[in-house]
Amino acid sequence: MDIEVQKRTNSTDNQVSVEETPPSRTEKRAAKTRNKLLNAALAVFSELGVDAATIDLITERADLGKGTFYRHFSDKYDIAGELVEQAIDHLVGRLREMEDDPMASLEDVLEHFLNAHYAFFRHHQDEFVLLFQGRLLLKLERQSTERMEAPFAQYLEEIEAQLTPYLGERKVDLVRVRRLACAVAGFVFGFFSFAMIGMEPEDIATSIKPLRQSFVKSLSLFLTQ
Amino acid sequence: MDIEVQKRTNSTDNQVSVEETPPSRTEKRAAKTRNKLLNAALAVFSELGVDAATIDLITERADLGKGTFYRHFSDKYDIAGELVEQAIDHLVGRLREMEDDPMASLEDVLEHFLNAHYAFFRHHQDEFVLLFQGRLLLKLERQSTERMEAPFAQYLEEIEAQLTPYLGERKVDLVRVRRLACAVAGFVFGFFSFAMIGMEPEDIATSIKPLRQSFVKSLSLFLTQ
Amino acid sequence: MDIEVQKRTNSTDNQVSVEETPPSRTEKRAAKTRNKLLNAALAVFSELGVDAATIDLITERADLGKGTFYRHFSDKYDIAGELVEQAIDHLVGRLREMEDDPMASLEDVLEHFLNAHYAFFRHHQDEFVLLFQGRLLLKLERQSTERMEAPFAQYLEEIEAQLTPYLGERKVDLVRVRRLACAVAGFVFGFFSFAMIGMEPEDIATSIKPLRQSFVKSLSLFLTQ
Amino acid sequence: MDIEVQKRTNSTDNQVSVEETPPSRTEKRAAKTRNKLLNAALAVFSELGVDAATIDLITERADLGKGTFYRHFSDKYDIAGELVEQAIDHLVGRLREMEDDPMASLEDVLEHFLNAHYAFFRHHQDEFVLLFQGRLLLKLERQSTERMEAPFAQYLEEIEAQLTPYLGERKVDLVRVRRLACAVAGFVFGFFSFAMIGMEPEDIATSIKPLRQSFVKSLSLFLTQ
DNA sequence: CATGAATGAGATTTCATTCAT
DNA sequence: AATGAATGAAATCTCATTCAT
Repeated sequence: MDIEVQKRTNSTDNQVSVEETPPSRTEKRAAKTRNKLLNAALAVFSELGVDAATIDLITERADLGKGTFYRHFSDKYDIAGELVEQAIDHLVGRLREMEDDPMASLEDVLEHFLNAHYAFFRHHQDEFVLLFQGRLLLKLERQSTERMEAPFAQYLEEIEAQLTPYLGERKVDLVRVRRLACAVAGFVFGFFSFAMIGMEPEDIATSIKPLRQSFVKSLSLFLTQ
Repeated sequence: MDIEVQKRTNSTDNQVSVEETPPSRTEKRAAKTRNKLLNAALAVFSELGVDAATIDLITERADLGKGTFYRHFSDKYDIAGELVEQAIDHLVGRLREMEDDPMASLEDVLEHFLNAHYAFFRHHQDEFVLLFQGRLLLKLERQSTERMEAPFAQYLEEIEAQLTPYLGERKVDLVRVRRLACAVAGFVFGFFSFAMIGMEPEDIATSIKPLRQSFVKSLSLFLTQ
Repeated sequence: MDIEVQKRTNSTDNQVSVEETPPSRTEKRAAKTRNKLLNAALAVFSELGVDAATIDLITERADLGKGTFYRHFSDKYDIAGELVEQAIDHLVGRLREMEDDPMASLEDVLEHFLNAHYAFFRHHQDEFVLLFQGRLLLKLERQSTERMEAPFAQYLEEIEAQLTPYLGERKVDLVRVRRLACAVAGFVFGFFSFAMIGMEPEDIATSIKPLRQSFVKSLSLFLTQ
Repeated sequence: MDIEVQKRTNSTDNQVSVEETPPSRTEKRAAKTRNKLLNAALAVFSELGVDAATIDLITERADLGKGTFYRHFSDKYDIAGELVEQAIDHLVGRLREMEDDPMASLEDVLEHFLNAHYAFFRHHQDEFVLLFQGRLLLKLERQSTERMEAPFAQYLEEIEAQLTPYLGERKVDLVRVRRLACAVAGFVFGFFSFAMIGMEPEDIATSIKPLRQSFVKSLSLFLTQ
């Protein structure tokens, strides 16, 4: 019934088979369709917001039948969840690019963070907007927001993971790191969000630079004080 | 129907008041109803988000008939706009509290900003969430968001107004001030938003303090450099 | 939200008020609408069956808007449940007509039963068909059929109540009475159902008579043996 | 559309057999698939009812592709029709078991009928439920129920055929026999249907016995009077 | 023969809005 | 001014059916 269900086919041969079952033609077609839907949905969500979007708009944009949507996703929030996960993966991917550079100073890492976020904001604006909207699912009543919450938590954890080494010998203070992560994430997302009201895209680009310097300095100060 | 009679009743009023006719009983009742609606809507919006909220939910919570809603507001977004304006007024009010203190240093002002935001976040959480949602209506397609956009612009302007005096004799650099305003607003809103994922309320309270110091320092640095 | 919710209005005055709150104009209108829907649904259900019926068909027949349906009932099965209860009430009402006649013999009562069922079949054919369909909801998986089951149980109980006095001094044998009730109900419903295949309406009318005699005799025999 | 193509396939068969070509491998496979579908459908229909059943549910249960269904049956009602025919065949088969016993009395035959129905109810409960549902397709509006109607007519005819010899020398009164058939069928189906509400399976088993005696007596009386 | 992804007609359901009282 | 029953446009969702592989 659900397409994502993995075929357990070659489970019968417990031989060397590592290949994970090569996708059949049909499976490939399905995957393509699924991607068309994801792309269309991302576009629609970032233009209109998740709530205002309709299945019709999505499938129309994907040039697919309405029923096809329901073969692949159970509803609007299902596909939105998938997109948020995807976007967070992209963002975390960028954050990791510099990981494991043993020569990097704390300031280098912080600067890298801001750069990575900025690059993400520039090159995946749709995903940025979606993430920001996802954050908006910030409702006091926690409902079934779990699906949405998890990726963000993962994102904060990534930031923490990279910052922890710089905490020095002192006992790792979890709360302190979390604060830092929130500060970074909050600053970046918040800044871009407000920047979209008051500035032209080019101004945003040039604005981020000087702010970055002082922000890096203050965070660094905070962390090591 | 019988209410119009009251208006006439009012004319018997032997007061001199020529201009600002004091609110009649009817008017007072209407104002009360209007407030019930505003309060109910704020609660519903912050719980479910503006899009997921329904008129039914609002009037039910206000314990009023559905038709009554339309007597006071034209639709959901009308009342939301009113609430956003109200919330921004609250926030700006707090920001202004220290205004016109000629002795205040830049760092004092910045610190006051962060304090004011924090107090607002603590004591008007519903309004904070609503504002954040408003910001989240961050859609690429700018639609009739004007009503929503305006209060935020006003808010940025207030920040700018307070910071401008500290720019020194150099030519007022509008873009620089705007950057600063975005940085402040973005940091605060963003931080609280992410903090809500990763921390307990008490932790948020204690977290903001040390961050504030370094943030103030870095902003101050940035501004005067 | 739900219309059926009783106004608890005069609960404040615990005085003589027995009147049950006289229905307001609005309430009367709502009740009328509700009845229009019930009538339309009964017609549609008996013509097409509950499953094949659509909300559209019902509201169209009732000459009402589609949304109106949902003000009064939560879905098709809700209104069907209400109709089944109503029909069982009618049928039980007929069964009770002779109740409390102390002179009646067992055979009189049994004969009365068959007459009552026949009259019900003749004069409330729609309801008969609906009840029969309800019985057909006979699915092995007992789901939320409770709503449907209950009225039928009530019906069997009514039959049992009337037969119990004739059990004589011997210990009341619950199973025996239940058997009898099922036999009566099954015979009547089943007979009419099959009769609809093989006979013209007039033939059914004349057929029931001789069968009734022998059936009454045999049931009476069974009960007292 | 239908499998009639198979006939040609058979021609590859190098046997001389001109008439009754033995089933080829392909035919056997097809027959097996068809049976899997019939079994699955029977289970689903009796659990959910014919209307609530979906092709998906059936093919899933049969562990077959959805397209396969359409190779064998034209739609849900097609396969339901086939199942009803099958079930009636089973039931009629049981009815015939005692046929042609020249020594049997009318009461013997009637008793045999009730036994046969009871055995069918016990051992083919799914089919019983399906038949009962079929009977429930009792809608005032006679539609294309023909396919469904026919097997039931056949069933009544079988009953009539067995009873006719006992009508004595008097002119065969068709209506009288039909009445009888309806009485038998209605009683049995109706009784079991209601019994399913009010009794445990074991009680049903023991209940049918004493009822049978009096019912046989009364029917016999009616028939010969 | 078998498959299951894709389809879209049609059913269900929600909810903003009107309007008579 | 307040009400809430009625409405229907628009959204969601289901499922029988087709068709390329």
